[in-house]
Amino acid sequence: MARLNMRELALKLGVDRATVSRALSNDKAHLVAPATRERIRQAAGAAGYRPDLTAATLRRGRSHTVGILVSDLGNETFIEVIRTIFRHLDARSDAPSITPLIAETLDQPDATRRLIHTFLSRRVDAIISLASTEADTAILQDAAREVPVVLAIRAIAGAVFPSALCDDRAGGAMVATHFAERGHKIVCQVQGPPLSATFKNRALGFSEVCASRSIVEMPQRIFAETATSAAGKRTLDALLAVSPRPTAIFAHNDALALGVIEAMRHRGLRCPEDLAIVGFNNTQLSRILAVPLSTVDYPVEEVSRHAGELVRNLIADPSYRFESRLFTPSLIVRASS
Amino acid sequence: MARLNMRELALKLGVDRATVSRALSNDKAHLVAPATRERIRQAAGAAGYRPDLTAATLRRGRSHTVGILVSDLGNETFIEVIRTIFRHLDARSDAPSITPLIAETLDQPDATRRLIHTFLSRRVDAIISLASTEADTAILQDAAREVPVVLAIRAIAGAVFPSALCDDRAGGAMVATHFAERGHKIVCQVQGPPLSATFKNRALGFSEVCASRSIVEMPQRIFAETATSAAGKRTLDALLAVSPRPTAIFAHNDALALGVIEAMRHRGLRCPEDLAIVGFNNTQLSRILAVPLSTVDYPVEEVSRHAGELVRNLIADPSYRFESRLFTPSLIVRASS
DNA sequence: AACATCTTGTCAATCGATTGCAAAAAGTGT
DNA sequence: ACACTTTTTGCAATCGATTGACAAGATGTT
Repeated sequence: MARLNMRELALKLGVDRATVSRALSNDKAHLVAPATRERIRQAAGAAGYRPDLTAATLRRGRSHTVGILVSDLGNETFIEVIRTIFRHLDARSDAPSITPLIAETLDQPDATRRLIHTFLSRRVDAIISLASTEADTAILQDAAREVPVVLAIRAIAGAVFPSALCDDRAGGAMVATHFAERGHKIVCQVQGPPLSATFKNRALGFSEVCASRSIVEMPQRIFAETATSAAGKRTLDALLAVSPRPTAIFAHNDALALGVIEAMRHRGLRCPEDLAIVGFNNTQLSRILAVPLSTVDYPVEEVSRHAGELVRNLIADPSYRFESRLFTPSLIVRASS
Repeated sequence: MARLNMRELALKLGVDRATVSRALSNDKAHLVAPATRERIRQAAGAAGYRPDLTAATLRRGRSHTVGILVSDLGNETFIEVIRTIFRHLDARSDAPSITPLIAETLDQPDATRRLIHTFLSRRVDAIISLASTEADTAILQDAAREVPVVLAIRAIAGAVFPSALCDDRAGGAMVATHFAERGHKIVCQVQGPPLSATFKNRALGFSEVCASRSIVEMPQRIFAETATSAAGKRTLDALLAVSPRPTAIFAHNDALALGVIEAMRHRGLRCPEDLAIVGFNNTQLSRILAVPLSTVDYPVEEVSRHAGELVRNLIADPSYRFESRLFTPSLIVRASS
């Protein structure tokens, strides 16, 4: 039942464990005779030898592990970004592959703190947070003194971290401009919880354009408790309660938009005739709806690639002069608006 | 920049590292005087000492880590099961908390093999697979000789693993019975890829009841390339091409069902008047639709709890006489059927 | 006072791989 | 054959926490 370890393997081959170690790692290939090297690799493969990475981590001080904080594992965009980041991290065949440690915070600061401590105890080489809220500033700064911390998707106001973000404000502005061009005079936002910068920025960008184009937001703004379709559905009553009624709605993400749409259908309202809707994220869902949803395409690829690069460079050299970037999303107009 | 380790902490306090270790763990075999213990804990807290878990793992041979294989991180039900399993694993305050290592297989056997090797190299205490396909049998059995392997959600035919499953066959049967009771004579299944036992069993249960109730399946069966709404949407043409037309559809999950529904709307068909639909999983989505979706509720809580228990017991005692269980789902009839 | 018992703490080995240093082996040029 | 570089291998320390064995001190019993 005991695992085969390097010592035994070396013994079996009549060489030193040091030689085995060097034969199996690529970077020091030239340090071991090609013949020996091949013999050792063969034997290791045949015997099913698998190095103990906890031991290697302890010795090297590098775990080839990156901790990822995500607020909600059910969010398609987050998941897509995580996938893409790791595709980029793994694509470098020169570097050893990196194992992600994924943890869900549910936007609870206590959970976040605990999870970060776990990450550090497990000696991650870096932390990527897709879940940052203002409340996490201190703990993230703490962590950053030990390992590189990279922010993706969500920024933290007033704190400087290497980051890869979407220009949510521009996204919000695009939607407002679109509404203006279609002649809407009265509009409304269904906003996600203002816990993270994301929704605040979308709201801001939208409102700025509305103001400059003298479009009225009415009711001023509606907050969904969570950025889910269930919460979105519940907002319709509030939306329709005011007079004059808005003719177009900017839902801060596609799930909220779907909620509103279904609530409308339930009442016999038609989209876009009675109420135009634009979402955010360009999820799978937005494409398959019978009335395809207009939405803002999230620059998943760019954000992920940059986040991956930041992480890779910062791990290689903690004093790397990083550049935080903001990627511009793009409006996709479909039938719903 | 160097982390504080136990040796330094002990030095600072004028005690041995062994004492520190025992003071911080709840070692029962060996006692530490309450006063010392408190003093050490205070100091450790104040100094921000965080034990290095890779070192502890190496020494103990236990990582307090469990590897989770999931085929698709975008699947709400899988995610919910993962969350619930870990809620159960963490709930035991007696045991130290367990860190999940989550990995996505996308149902590719090569990826699965690689990921399992990574898990073992990182010395997980157990593996939970929610992603098992027939192709993974060998590698899973291999892994099982090293650590406990628990199957959840998906079984593997002809292989015995401790498992916590949903009785998909019963679920399929429920839907067929429901259709029979509503007087449907011609029905159809939109089946997910028959890669995993899940969809095969749903199909089987459904077909058995149809046969016994002399309900016709027509067209015989339709396979979506993936269990997503986009794929579901694409199946409608095939569904409507036959004559006589089916009057009710069993979609193997809610995403497929949504795809079909949206395709129907697009064509001006009404649900349930023109075509009744039942999905599977009882996802968030099914509840918020304007025509709420009839669906089969997945026994997430039971499956997760049992999977968690299996893992916990098997880690504690690898020779634990486990019991695999099959949990019965329940039909939820809503407006779509 | 002598002895057993129980607490509390220290010592040192250990988990398995990596790596600086030095020794051995092989290769090169004269 | 000799002095030399270069390549290949071995030795042993090391990463940080845990734990069995043991010692010193405290407490109790007769």
